[in-house]
Amino acid sequence: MTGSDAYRQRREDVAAAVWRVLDHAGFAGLSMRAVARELDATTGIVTHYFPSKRELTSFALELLAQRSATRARPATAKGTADLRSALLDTLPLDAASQTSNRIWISSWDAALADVHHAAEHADRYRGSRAKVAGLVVEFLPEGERDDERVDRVTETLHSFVLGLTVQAVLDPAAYPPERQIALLDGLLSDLV
Amino acid sequence: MTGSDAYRQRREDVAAAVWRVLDHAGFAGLSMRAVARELDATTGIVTHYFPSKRELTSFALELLAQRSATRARPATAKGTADLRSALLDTLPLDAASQTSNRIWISSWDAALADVHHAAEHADRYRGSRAKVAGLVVEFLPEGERDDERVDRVTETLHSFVLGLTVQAVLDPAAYPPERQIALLDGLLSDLV
DNA sequence: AGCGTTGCATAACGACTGTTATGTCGTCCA
DNA sequence: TGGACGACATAACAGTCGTTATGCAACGCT
Repeated sequence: MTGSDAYRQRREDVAAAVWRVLDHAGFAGLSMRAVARELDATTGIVTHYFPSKRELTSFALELLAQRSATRARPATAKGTADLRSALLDTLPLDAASQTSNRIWISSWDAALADVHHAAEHADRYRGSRAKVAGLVVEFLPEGERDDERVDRVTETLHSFVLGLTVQAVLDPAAYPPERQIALLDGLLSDLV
Repeated sequence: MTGSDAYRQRREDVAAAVWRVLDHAGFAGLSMRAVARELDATTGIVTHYFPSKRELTSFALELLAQRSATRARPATAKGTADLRSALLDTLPLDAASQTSNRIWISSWDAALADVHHAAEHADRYRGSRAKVAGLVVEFLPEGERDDERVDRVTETLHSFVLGLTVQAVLDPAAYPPERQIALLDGLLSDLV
């Protein structure tokens, strides 16, 4: 059956190969054969687990989103998730995060040409904003927690982090991790 | 000669066709034949004016950057370029700006897989930041014009506008022009 | 013990890719 | 008035693309 553990595991192996191809060749270099080559296998395996390229990329991106969302928060021994560490988690501060952000940026070209992918992206960003909004409520002083203020701060921070991510991925030398952190901390303190 | 007016004009016609293809098909849908079709011509004309696809895309993107930089600032009858209107000019507030921003976002996939394009992008963003920095100096109150503060505000605003642009292009319904303007104005007032 | 099903490999399909070669007009120049 | 040259069109090249069909070995079930 399609729910078998081995089956699901193999689909995730293929998805991981997709990530590796996207990381060093982008969507423009993503082909069934390239994925198979990355797996040291033939295209038969790819078509066996995915009926089409669109389903393959959809699955790989969705799995990447899940993995990024549930991966263990590294430092921040505090236990409680605060706004700052949640935002830091999305920035490309280490190699793994650099890779996944690189993949997202590459995927936008496909998303803009394909309504199916575009809708998935919009949903993901809406969910991401909702998560940030919950933390912004705790972040703002008690007197400023009206909905409008919360929404505005949330979207401002979300846009800022996204834009910073794009620049850090496109030009890593100009945005080393310390610089990214300093800019985020500066903005957070300016917003209260 | 390669400097003839007609020659240059024809190269710009081809570049404009590239923009149109990118706008509705992205880099993934950009082929020599698609550009020719957009021109109601054959691939002969494309290869006649550009020796390779890379040179074609480089030229088209560079011309787009120049056009965007020198296009007449619309409203703002004030005459003097201030920070707010400079940032508004880069946001996808109208159809034309939506199109060009869409093209830039699509181009990142190609840029990340191609060092040549990546370097051109990094240069462009550095230049854009430098232009913003000059306006930030006038924007900040006199007491806060130290280099560090100016740089931080510049990069913060630059990242914010870039991230907002990405979201507005990927999900226009969530970010109508009024919302983009409100978010920018909110951030500008929070930064002083 | 036989048999269907799973998990691949291999090969081929037509379509499309960037690039190159060749042909054919018209225009300008001597 | 011929002849080079620019501006294309046409066609072909070898390669890659996503997808489909077929083959085959191993394994589980009855």
